[in-house]
Amino acid sequence: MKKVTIYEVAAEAEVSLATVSRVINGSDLVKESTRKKVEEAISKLGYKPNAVAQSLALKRSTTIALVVPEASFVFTGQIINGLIDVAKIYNYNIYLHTISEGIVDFKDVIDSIIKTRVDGVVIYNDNLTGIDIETLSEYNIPIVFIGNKIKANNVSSVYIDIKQAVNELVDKFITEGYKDVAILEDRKNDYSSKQLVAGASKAYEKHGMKFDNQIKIPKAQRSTYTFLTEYFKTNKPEVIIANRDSQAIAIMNAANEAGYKIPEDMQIVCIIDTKYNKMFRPQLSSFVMPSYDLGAVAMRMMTKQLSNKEEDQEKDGSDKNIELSYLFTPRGSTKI
Amino acid sequence: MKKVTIYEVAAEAEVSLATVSRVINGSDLVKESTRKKVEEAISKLGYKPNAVAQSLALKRSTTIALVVPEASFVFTGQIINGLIDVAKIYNYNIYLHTISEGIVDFKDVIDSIIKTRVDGVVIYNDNLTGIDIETLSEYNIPIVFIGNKIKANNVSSVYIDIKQAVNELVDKFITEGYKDVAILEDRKNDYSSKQLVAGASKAYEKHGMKFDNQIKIPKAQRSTYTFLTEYFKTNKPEVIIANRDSQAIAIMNAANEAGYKIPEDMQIVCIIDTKYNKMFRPQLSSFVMPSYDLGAVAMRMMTKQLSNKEEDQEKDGSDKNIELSYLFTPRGSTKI
DNA sequence: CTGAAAGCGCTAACAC
DNA sequence: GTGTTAGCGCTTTCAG
Repeated sequence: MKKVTIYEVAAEAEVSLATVSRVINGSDLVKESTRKKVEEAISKLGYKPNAVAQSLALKRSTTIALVVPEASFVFTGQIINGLIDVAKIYNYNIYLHTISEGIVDFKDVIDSIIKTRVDGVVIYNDNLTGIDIETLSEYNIPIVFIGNKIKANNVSSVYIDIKQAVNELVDKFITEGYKDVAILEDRKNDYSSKQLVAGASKAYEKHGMKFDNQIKIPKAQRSTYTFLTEYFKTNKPEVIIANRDSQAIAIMNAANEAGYKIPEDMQIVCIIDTKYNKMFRPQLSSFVMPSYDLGAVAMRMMTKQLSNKEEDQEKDGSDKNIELSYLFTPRGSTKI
Repeated sequence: MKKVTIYEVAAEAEVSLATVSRVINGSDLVKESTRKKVEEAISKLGYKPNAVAQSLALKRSTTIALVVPEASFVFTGQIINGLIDVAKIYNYNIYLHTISEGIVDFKDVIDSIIKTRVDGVVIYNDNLTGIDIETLSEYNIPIVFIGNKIKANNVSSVYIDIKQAVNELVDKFITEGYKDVAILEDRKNDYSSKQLVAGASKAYEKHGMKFDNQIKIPKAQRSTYTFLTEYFKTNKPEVIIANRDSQAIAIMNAANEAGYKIPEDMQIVCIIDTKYNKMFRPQLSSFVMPSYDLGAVAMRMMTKQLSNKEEDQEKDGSDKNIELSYLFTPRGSTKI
């Protein structure tokens, strides 16, 4: 099937290309009869407007860039699903970029983003520093950041207040008498890790204590499980909080092997779980995190920002940062 | 930062835009001194070529569409990673499309693909019928299909011979005396499911028997686990093969509750596993599937097809279908 | 080696 | 209502 242009359609329908353009774009100042003619020509020729030419003429691409970390966590997949679902509604196309690590890499991504002239960019990344965002932000392109509250020009964000979540959780543990809470570091999710510690600290402070029990995994250590096996020989916190379920499960396995019973001897909680959690015994107490919504809301904010831009420049400032709520779900791995 | 065009660079460097274009594209017929001038102007102005305009002028977008199923399996994430990694090398950008189910949806995706004038499309989907591919194929755009051997014009494929894998496996089980092998249906991966059964059938035939033991999960049943709990009350196959590890784990849990010991009373194998498999006891015997490579090789084939197209049209036919190899890895859930 | 100019496919005033 | 025409930003002959 040869690529057919607007000219050929115009010829076939015996009208000018302007009229064809009007029909494509649903302009209402076209006589019904000619509209019909054009539509017939379009379907006869199997014409599909060239989005590239449209973008160039309109200086608008109906395209956004989505930047996610390379690691294929289920959580990320969920975000992508949510984002794409609403992107479809608004007929936006998605350029997918992944960023592994190191500033050099992100520089390249920015390069591609700018060159492709996307209308906006949505970023989900736990390890990006503020400086990187600024580099992108200089190009004056709408940005929606997922997972982290950001205050910067033309940057909005959708996030979950993990710090608050952990704060409430730890508060509850302390109140119930479990004062020896530890937090397992998540080396792949730096920002989250820090939030967990911050939340715990706040809860400890409230009770007049100081939190100082983050379990750090040495850089050289490849396996969390191996490390914990050693760790448990000399340590036995009452409660351990992990970021992802895979880590929590590593804790559970290592604890089992150390002869600790869950939740009798040791309680475990994770922040983000996956379907695999359902398969473990005991099932992990965890938070229900709206990962899909994170993506969906981000895209909604993006389209809103994009349409605002056209209409008027009123920086209303409202809805710049949306917080999504979580829900603690107690299961078999805790006593609370 | 305002968007700067090639004209401004030309003005700044006091040359014509043609020369700037030559510099950008690394043409060698530019005097060294003027090249320097232009490059300085480019970096001074922070100029980044507009890929949209380039695409239009070149009738080539250096962009491919990647179509994957909506379900966020880790396996899919891995494929995406592999594909993007090699896409980066060749400076290709990726449009990501997901397809949930139903022909209507895929029609929309095709629409977007054609409109965006991508250079090629890579598809990974287990439920797509041959007819759908043909619809796309009519547009005469290079296609690489992942996960399934395809014979069609300008369609290449990368795949793993799952049928053969299961065939060998079942053959081995039968040879070792385990003749009661069952296969759990994977409702979300239709094609794979069929391959498993085909492979098993072949092995049974070889031993002069007929395979007739696919465990079908009723449509109404939401949870495989629940179904199996019931199933095990009246059934006890010696071996069960599942497609994904999550299913195999469901089997394991249901079997445990039915009082069956793994692998003593019942052996379990899965085809595709994830990192979660490492966390279960016993660990599942499984195949090592090169998911990352599936994506990487697909993209390599794509770039090759794309460059061939330019140079010469010799349909060499070689490498149209690449088979990747697997490796059976026995672990705690089997006796072989 | 470099510049002028046509053209990629489409949109959007501006005429008629 | 519909056609004409000037771009959108870049590549690429074709001259010089």
